[in-house]
This record gives sequence, C-alpha cells and structure tokens, in this order.
Amino acid sequence: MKKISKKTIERAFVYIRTLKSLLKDKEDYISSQELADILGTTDVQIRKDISYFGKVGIPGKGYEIRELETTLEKFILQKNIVRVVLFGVGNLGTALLKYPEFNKDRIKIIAAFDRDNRKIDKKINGVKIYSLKKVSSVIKKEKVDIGIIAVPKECSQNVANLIVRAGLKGIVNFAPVSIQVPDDVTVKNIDFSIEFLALFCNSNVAKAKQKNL
Amino acid sequence: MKKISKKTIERAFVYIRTLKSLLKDKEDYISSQELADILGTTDVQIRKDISYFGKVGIPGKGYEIRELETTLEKFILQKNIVRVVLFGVGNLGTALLKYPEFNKDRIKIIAAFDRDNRKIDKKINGVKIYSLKKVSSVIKKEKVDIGIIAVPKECSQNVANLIVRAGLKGIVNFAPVSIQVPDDVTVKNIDFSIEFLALFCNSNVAKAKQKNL
DNA sequence: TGGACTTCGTTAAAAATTTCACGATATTAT
DNA sequence: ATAATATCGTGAAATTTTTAACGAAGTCCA
Ligand SMILES: NC(=O)c1ccc[n+]([C@@H]2O[C@H](COP(=O)([O-])OP(=O)(O)OC[C@H]3O[C@@H](n4cnc5c(N)ncnc54)[C@H](O)[C@@H]3O)[C@@H](O)[C@H]2O)c1
Ligand SMILES: NC(=O)c1ccc[n+]([C@@H]2O[C@H](COP(=O)([O-])OP(=O)(O)OC[C@H]3O[C@@H](n4cnc5c(N)ncnc54)[C@H](O)[C@@H]3O)[C@@H](O)[C@H]2O)c1
Repeated sequence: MKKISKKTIERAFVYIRTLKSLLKDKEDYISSQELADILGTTDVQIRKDISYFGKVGIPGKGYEIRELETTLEKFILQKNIVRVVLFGVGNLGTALLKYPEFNKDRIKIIAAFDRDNRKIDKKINGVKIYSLKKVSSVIKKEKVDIGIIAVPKECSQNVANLIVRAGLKGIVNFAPVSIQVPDDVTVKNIDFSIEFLALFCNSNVAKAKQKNL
Repeated sequence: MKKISKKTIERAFVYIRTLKSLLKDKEDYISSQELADILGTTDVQIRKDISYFGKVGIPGKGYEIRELETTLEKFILQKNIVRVVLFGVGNLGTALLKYPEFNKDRIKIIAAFDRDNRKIDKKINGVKIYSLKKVSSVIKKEKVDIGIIAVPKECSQNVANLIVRAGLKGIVNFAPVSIQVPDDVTVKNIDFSIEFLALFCNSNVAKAKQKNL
C-alpha cells in the first residue's frame, strides 16, 4: 500500500466536510466532476485522491455520498477524537473556545491556560481556564494530543517549551513568530498576515489594483 | 526572469518577518544556515528562495539583515498597503479587528459589515461597522483589495456573491464551506478544523496517541 | 599577502505532486 | 440483449518543488 501524501490527507478532510453537507440533499450519488465543481478543483485530482482510500466508486454513476464519507473518515481518523489544549484566552483564544465546529469535527478543547489570574478558574463554553502551574498535570491526566498557542508573540517560545516539556508532539501556533522545538514535535504555523499578503501577491488582486491606480 | 512560485512568496514573507525581528539584535549579518535553524528549514531552501529576488549575499559572511529585508519587501510588495474589508463582526471578526499585527504588516482593515443592526455604526479599534447596504459604495470609494468572510457558514456564499459583485478579486474565507466564485477571483480558505486534523494525521501526534492507549 | 575557510548562487538530480490518457466497468435507453 | 454513454481507477507523462553538489567569491587570520 502506497503512503498517502499530506496534500491528499488535507484534501480528504475537505471532501469529508463537503460530503457531510451533501448528505442533507436528496441526491444519493455524486460524480468526481460534480464534486470538483463544488470545490473548484478537477475531477482527476479527486479520483486520484480517493483511489488511495480504496475503490468505492461506481463507473457510470459516481460515488455514493454516504459510503464515500464514511470510507474517508474511517481511513484517516479511525474514530479518534483529537484532544487539544489552548494557551492564551484573549481575543483569539476566546473565539476558539466559542467555535462550535470543533466539536462537530471531533476536535475537543480539553482545557485552557492563561497567565492572567482574573481569568483562572473561569469557564468559557464549558472549558475551564487553568493557571500555568497546572499544565503538566492536566496534560498528563487528559491524554492531550495538541497544544494551541494563542498568547502574545513574546511569550510563545516559553509556552512552546511548556508544551514540549509536557510531552505533546503537535503544536498549532497562531503567534506570528517561529518557535524552536525538538525534531519529533510538529508545528503548524497559522499566520493570518501572511495568508493575506500571499493572496494579494499570488492572485489577480494586485493586478486589479494596478489598473485602478 | 523566472516566475517566482507561490511557495517561495509565502516563505519570503516568513523571512521578512523574521529578519525584521532580528534587526533589533546586535548582529548585522546572518547566514542561510542560521536563518534555517531559526525557521526549522534548510539553508539550501533559503538560498534558493532568495536567489529569485537577486544577489544580495556575501560569500563567507552571509546576508546583511537590513539589506535582505528591504530587498525582499520591495520585490514582493512594492510599498503597497493591502486594503481589506471584513464581513461578520462576531467572535472571530472582532478578534481580527483587534489584531494589531495587521497594521504592522501593512494590512489595513478599511471597514466592516454586519447584518446585526445593533452593531452597525459602532466602531471597533477605529474601524466602522456598516450595514450590508453600504457594501458596494464603501468598496468602490475605498479601493479595497480583499474581502474577509467571517459570517456563519450558511451566509458565506451570499456574502461571497456580494464581494464578487462589488468587484473584488480576492477573498479570505474563514467559514468551513467551499464557496463558488468566477475564475478571476481567488479564494483562500482558512479552515481551523482541517489544520488541526491534518496536523494530527501528518505528524507524530497520532503515533504518540497509539502508544499511550 | 596568502592560504584556509565560509558561505553564496546555480546547475543538475531527485522527489513529490498534478495532469493526462485510456481501458475497464457499470448504467441507461432502445 | 445490445449499443451508446457515463464515470471510475490507474499507470505513465508532465510539471513543480525540494535537495544535492560544487565552483565562485569573499572573509579572516597568521
Ligand atoms: N486577535 C487575532 O485576531 C489574532 C489573529 C492572528 C494571530 N493572533 C495571535 O494570537 C495571539 C493572541 O492574540 P490575541 O489577540 O488573542 O491577544 P490578547 O492579548 O487578546 O490575548 C492574549 C492572552 O494570552 C494571555 N497570556 C499572556 N502571556 C501568557 C503566557 N505566558 N501564558 C499563558 N497565557 C498568557 C493573556 O493573559 C491574554 O489572555 C497573539 O500572538 C497574536 O499575534 C491573533
Ligand atoms: N470563532 C472562531 O474561532 C472561528 C474559527 C474558525 C472559523 N470560524 C468561522 O468564522 C465565521 C464566524 O464565526 P464567529 O465565531 O465569529 O461567529 P459569530 O456568530 O460570533 O459571528 C457571526 C457574525 O456575522 C454576522 N452576520 C450573520 N450573517 C451575516 C451576513 N449575511 N452578512 C454580514 N454579517 C452577518 C452576525 O451578525 C455576527 O455578528 C463562521 O463561519 C465560523 O465557522 C470561527
């Protein structure tokens, strides 16, 4: 069996999300072409991706939506729930705590941590906010998978160190700085500014601007 | 001159950000290897990327930090300010309005729009919130480049339509759905759940979990 | 000043990803 | 039942991206 690429796995999650929303419709089947139209990609890309997960399509007809959805989901998540903890309950952190889609997507925020004493022991959306002293004990007890960094950028390396020391192997970093971690820890940086700037440069946006001036 | 790839442009923004933070230090020069260590990448990747922007390095010494920073910045942004408008001033939208890094990164939120009458005409962090009726007029007057979708997913296609009709060519979509737009409009989807789930699958995180069970 | 050493910039090779082309297979209509 | 049609699955080709290799160019120190 061939290894499934990162790109394919990412797209698989998009497929899953889309298929789930299609379940409500009256149609039972969808073709790679129709799915491609919805997602703005190509039918070949979709068939190629799906082929890594098995043969579930029906030539001449397409994919049974429900079957494809469960096939993909079982294959890549195996009924797991991804358990995360949040560091920093400020503007962004609070929004994350209130984001209802995480639960639907089987991502569970187990606990939050903040330095600000006024926030400690409060709950937001059912998630308790702890002092940083509790990091190690909470993480050990709760079988946490991933740590989210949503603290000011000056503190993000410190928090990353805490996360690593607690034994987590995955970090999502929203702070606009690079953090250093051991090789066996994976960091995913989400940097809004860069997304905006890159979109500006990589698309027709910049061209449109030039015309207007 | 060769075309610069999207990946290179994205990384260039990371380099710029890092170089700016290094300006405060006492060192004037940095080698590709040192920068790679900071960013968790390789020296070759960095030299390759930089080579698209010109020859600025000094063999045996490295890059002058300030010079490299200005070279990259001039090349890809040409002193532009990226002008954006926000749709949806809820949990996420409010956090975005309060995010101070956008200004530092030359991204300016010109205006926000919301459906909720109680929010209209209020200001957050100096940015005025308008009724949806004003979309077209504000966008036309203000030379906007990009629209941000931070409304509930059920409304995101509608808002996308508004954005397209107003003539914008770039959309950042935070809602966890795919939106359909004409070919000349570029959409960047930022889907937190997928980032988390993909990190979980693509890294050591899942393996660590298996061991623990 | 010269020679050892560093680090850049670039061409070539390797790896990863996407796209193409088409045979195989199920469907649908006659 | 058969022909026409639609759509899947996949090996091979094309493209893109990363990595390797190394000559060129400047640095640094004795
Ligand atoms: N606001 C946004 O929309 C946005 C967008 C992208 C990225 N970010 C980044 O996310 C991070 C948080 O942004 P924010 O707007 O929520 O900031 P914020 O100032 O509103 O919140 C920061 C929170 O972190 C807490 N904190 C500070 N130091 C801490 C530490 N060492 N350990 C634990 N908690 C600590 C503070 O008490 C506060 O509650 C920043 O790095 C920011 O650059 C924010
Ligand atoms: N909260 C998060 O951390 C988070 C994270 C990732 C993605 N998202 C996505 O971002 C979007 C917004 O999330 P949120 O948590 O801020 O939701 P929210 O409910 O707090 O805010 C939504 C806002 O949009 C406004 N609105 C509704 N329909 C509108 C319309 N047609 N035009 C303009 N404004 C409209 C509402 O009045 C409200 O102010 C959602 O699609 C959500 O899935 C949120």
